[in-house]
This record gives sequence, C-alpha cells and structure tokens, in this order.
Amino acid sequence: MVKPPDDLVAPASTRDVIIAAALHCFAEGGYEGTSLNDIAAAVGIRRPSLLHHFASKEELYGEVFERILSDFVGPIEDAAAGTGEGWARIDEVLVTAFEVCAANPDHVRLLRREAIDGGAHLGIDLAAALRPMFDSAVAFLRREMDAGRFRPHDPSELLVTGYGALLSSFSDAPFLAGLVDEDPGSPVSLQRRLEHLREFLRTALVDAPPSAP
Amino acid sequence: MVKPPDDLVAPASTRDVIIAAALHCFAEGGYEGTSLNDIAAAVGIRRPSLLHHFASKEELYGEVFERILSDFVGPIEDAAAGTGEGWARIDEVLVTAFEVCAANPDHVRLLRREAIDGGAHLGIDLAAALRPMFDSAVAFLRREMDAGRFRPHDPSELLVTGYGALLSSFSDAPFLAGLVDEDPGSPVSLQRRLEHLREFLRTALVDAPPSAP
DNA sequence: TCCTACCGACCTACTGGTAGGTAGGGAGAA
DNA sequence: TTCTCCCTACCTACCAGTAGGTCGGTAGGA
Repeated sequence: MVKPPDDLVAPASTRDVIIAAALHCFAEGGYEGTSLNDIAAAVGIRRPSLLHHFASKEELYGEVFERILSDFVGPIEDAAAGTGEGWARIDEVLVTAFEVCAANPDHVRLLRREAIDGGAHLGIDLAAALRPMFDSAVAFLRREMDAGRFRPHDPSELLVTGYGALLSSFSDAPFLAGLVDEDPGSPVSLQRRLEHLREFLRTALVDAPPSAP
Repeated sequence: MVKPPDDLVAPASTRDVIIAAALHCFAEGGYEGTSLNDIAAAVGIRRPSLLHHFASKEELYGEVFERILSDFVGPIEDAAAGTGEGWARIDEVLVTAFEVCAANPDHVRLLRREAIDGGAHLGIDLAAALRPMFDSAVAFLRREMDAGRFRPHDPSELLVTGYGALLSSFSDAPFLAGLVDEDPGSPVSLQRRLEHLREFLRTALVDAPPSAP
C-alpha cells in the first residue's frame, strides 16, 4: 500500500516492471483475456513470483489503473488547469491531450476498454476520477460561450464529442489502420490527425476562421 | 454457413435466439469474458445443446458478427448509398447511423470491442468489410469539398472524427453516464445528442450556418 | 425409423492462488 | 573475518475451479 522510499534509489523496481508489463498485456487483451502467466512471462518470472509482489490479479489491475490515472490523465489535468481564455486554452489542452495519447497508446486502449466495461470494473470508478476535470471543462466552455467567444453548443455534448474523436483514433488504431493505407502511429499520420482535430474543432467553435483562404 | 430456408417459417429459431443471446453477452463481457455457459444460460439450455447448433465458440462469434454486419452496418450502408448532395446527404446518413446505434447499443459495444482488438480478431476482418463504405464516403466528401459545398478538411480524418464522436457516446454509455447526471439512453438525452452532432458537424462543414440567431 | 434437439457425464487444458522450499544479500555478534 | 539470522525474491509442485469441447444416450415429431 504505502510506497517505500527506496523507489527513489532503484532505477526500475520489479514492481514497476510488472506494472508496465501488465499495462501492456491488459491493453492488448483486456482483463479477462490476460492471464497472470502472460504477464509473468513478459516480465521474465513465474506466476507465483508475480503474486509475491501483488496479492491478486485484481489488485495488480488496480495498481495499473492508478498508474494510468497518474501519468496519463495527470498531465492532461495539469494542462486543463491553465488560466488561458478562448480558443488558445482549448487548443493547449487539445494538443497536450493528443501528445499524451500519442506517447501512451497502451494507456488509451486500456482506458477505452474500461470505459466500455462501464468505468467501474474492479473497485475503479473512472467516471468519478475524471468528473472534476469534466465539470470544470463544462464550466469553462459555458463561460466562453456566454462571453461570445465560442459559438453556442451544449458544453457537455461538446466534450463527449471531443472525447470520442480524440480517443478513438488511438484506441481503435489497429482497426483504423485497415481503413486507410497508412500506419496511424507514424509521425506524419499523427501530425495530420492533430492538425485536423485542431482545425475541425476551431472551425466549429470559433465564429470566423482567422485566416481562411 | 448456409442459412436454411426455414428461417422464414420459424418465428424465432433456436439458432437466432442463441445468436441474439450471444451478441448481448459478448457485448457485455467481451469474447474472453463470456463463457459458453453464460450464453447457454441466457438461452435456457445447456452448453452441449448450444454446441449442437454451433461447432465452437469461435464459430458462434463469427455468426454473431455476420449478424452485426447485416442488420447494423447494412442499414447505414443503405443510407450512405443515396444520391443526395451537400449537407443534406451527410445529415441523412448521420441521422440514420445515429438511429441504428440508438436502437442497437449492444451492437455498438461489440463493434467497438472488436475495433479495439484490431478488427481482425477471429477470422473477421472488420476493416475490410467496412472499407468500401469508407472509401466511397471519402470520395463523396472530396467531391463536395472540391465543389465548394463543404469547407476543406481531410476527408478521411473527418470520417475518423465522425466515427469516434458518434460511436463513443454509445459504446461508452455506461461510463459517460457517470460523468453527466443523466441516463445517456433516455429519449431526451438521445435527442439532444443527435441534435448536437448534427449542429456541430454542420457548423464545421458548411461555410455559413443557414439560420443562425 | 430416422433425425433433430437436447441432456448428463466426462475429458483435457488452463485459470488464479497457495504451500513449501531455496538462493543470496545485509546486519550483528564473536 | 566469519558465522548466524533474517528477509526478500524467486522457484517447483500442487490445489480447486472452470474453460471449451466430446461422447453416448434419450424424448419426440415427421
């Protein structure tokens, strides 16, 4: 439970290696589709050794999710905690969120799996964890719309739309790769996707495009 | 493989009942998270009886997916096969797709699961099945943009965005229900969501809103 | 008399988890 | 220094439970 302070000294503790391997396996195959043997094999140890570090599969999954919330959702929350106004603020959060997603595709996939399973899978209440960020985003959007800086939309609908548009291109990447003749994870593809999302959202939100041809 | 003609006579053949139950179970728990016992219990028979109708779990899953493609993707393809022009055509497809999703939330969830798993899970190549529709949609969008009826966007990026925005609100419904204080499946909620998607897409695509206040 | 639909009993493989044991490193005492 | 003690990390062997799938048999309608 309590993290020992030797985390600072050890370069990569076995626990961390296990969590990283488990995150990848769970993202790949889901909770039910991943056996403790799979994870142990990825680490290079036997299952009982793995269970020496984590009391149960469920507990391991919980820690994996803590990791996701801290090093994936965290940076996005930080960016969202800014104080900017208007489109610039949205843009900053969008770019940050996109970069975090691009840097951690496994995180996105597992997050998505959890969302599909209801977000309250195993002692995890994803919605409750994300709700503060969601609510403040709604408040921000409403304020900006009232101030006339954004076109009027339903703020929470808008967020759901953005959420879906952003996450889907990462969580469904292997599928989408079969629709377009390109690796969605390639730099050029990512760059194009980000620019599209920014331009698309800006067009929908801001009254007049600043420099449309 | 070949559907027997007695489908026409029987009001609901055991096969169909099994497929329907399996679709629900798979949507709920995923392929790995669903046992044949679960499905058999939902139907009201024993596992061996179920395996009398389908040779294996994998074959059953395949037939479930055929069902999804035929009675879920099919109607959307039909709507997309129209000959309209400009926003009206997009709108028609969007509304149809939305209604199909709303009427078959299990289908959406299972489709989403499959997309996350890569779309080529068990002899199913989802991307290949959807690709013709996708390609013709890209061609349509490109044509309309070239004709100046839509703002310029990358057509395939636009489709991915729309795909994500539309499907996510259904596939992640149980999670999103925890973000907003409302059942996303309620009629009023669905209506608002659809109107938002239409308005949002129209704003982004069409140069000037036809009747903005 | 078949044939279809169904069932109980059984099989093997694998699941999460436990029991018990061992190698090795550090601390302390002689 | 060396012997002992203990603790951590890991192992093999095993457990009960459940997975998908097979076998042999039966009830009942055509």
